[in-house]
Amino acid sequence: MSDIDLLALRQSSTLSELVADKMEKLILSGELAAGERINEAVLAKELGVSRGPVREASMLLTSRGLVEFIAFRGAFVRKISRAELLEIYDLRAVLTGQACYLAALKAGGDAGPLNDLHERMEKAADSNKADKYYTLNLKFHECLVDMAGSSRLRTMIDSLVNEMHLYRQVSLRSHPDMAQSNREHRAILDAIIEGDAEKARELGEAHVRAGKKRFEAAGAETLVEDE
Amino acid sequence: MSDIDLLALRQSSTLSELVADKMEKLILSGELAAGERINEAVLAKELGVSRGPVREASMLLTSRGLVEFIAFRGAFVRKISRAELLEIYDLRAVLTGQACYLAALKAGGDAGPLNDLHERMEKAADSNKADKYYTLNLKFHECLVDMAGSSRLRTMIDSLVNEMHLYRQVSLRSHPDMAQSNREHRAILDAIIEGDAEKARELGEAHVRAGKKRFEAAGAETLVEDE
DNA sequence: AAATATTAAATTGTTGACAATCTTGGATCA
DNA sequence: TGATCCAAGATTGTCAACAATTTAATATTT
Repeated sequence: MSDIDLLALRQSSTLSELVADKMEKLILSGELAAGERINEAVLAKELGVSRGPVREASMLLTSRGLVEFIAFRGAFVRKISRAELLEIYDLRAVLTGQACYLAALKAGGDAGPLNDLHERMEKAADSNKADKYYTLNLKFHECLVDMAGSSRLRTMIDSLVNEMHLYRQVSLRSHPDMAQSNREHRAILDAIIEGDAEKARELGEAHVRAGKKRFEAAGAETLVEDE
Repeated sequence: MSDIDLLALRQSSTLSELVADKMEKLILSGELAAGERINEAVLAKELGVSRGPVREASMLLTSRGLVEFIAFRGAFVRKISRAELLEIYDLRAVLTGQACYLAALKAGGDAGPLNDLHERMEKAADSNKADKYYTLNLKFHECLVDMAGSSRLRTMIDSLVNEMHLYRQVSLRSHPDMAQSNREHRAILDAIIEGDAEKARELGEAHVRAGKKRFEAAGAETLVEDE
């Protein structure tokens, strides 16, 4: 585990934020496993800071959906059950719909970097590069939300995406049908360029719901079980 | 400003949480005004605690949408512009729609306390008691979200409702057309009892959008302006 | 006089020590 | 043997002092 000082050169940023960023990486990479308790003293020592910033960072991550606080028992890396994951899909669907709606309103015919991203995903899908597609897919959705121009919406969706990553870590990386997924992206993109906001909403919502179905279908095979 | 010790009898709750609750009241009542900086030392002294809990409470309120942190400058009570308020209405609309959808799925024909609340609102509307209607309306929506049974959805909507209250405090209490608003409640209620989830979503979403329009219409008269 | 640089005051950020609470392991008792 | 109680250890919560940064007030320069 690398020391926090490596990042400390970033200015006008508080130690707590640096620690939070570091912890977010540790959590999303699985080094801090879902359900695990975060020992303030131990982590503080490892990062070379005192307990204060670790505590504050934990609280920051709470609002990002990655950590859960229990009084006098400590901070725990959140654990997402299958039922919760499905619930999150639904919330993400309606919020993504709203993002597409706003993006279509504000785009003014210009899809920005979305076109480029879509093309690169097309290539990744053709050559069956799932990891590449996964990364680009994240960027595509991020870009979509940015175009919507609502920091509130961004925070909410980011939080949901974070939580999704807590479900069995990499399990989401397996993308059953990249070609189909990207066709849906194309349709959203077209609606945004046309400026048809209501259509963009419908397509965005449906796209996430389709993702949910793809996940459910894949999950049925492997028969994973949760509490 | 009353002392924190009055609340301290609550067990298994940390000081930070007590302070957060107290601060939430101070903010929503306007004693801590929107945009104002929260002086940690001053507030800590007033509440009879040290700066630590006040800091942690501020962070808690950040995730509830009531406070904004700026590094080395402190915690500020959030200030919501008219544009943001309208944006929040839209987000609340889609999330309320989702809440109604889930409520209809899980209700199983039983609307719980919603019926009673609706009746009482009817009376309040008839006798033109806006304050009473306002309070019951909050409860109705709260109950709706509870029935949906998603803590995540609850947190998100609560946060948005909190933020709405930061817009000129009481301005939202003026309810232009209680009778119409309550007719919409009735329709939602019926859809939930019928178990028609998709219809409940539509009506719930439309209800909040109608509220937005009612607000915009009222606002047009008074000509309030924002940055 | 206006703009800029400088210094002092106020405020937030961080730390280490101490208090309160929970957890664990062993002793006691039925 | 099993359950319950108690004490010791580990861990979180709170505090007060100190460091870092920002804000303001003042002096300086043009």
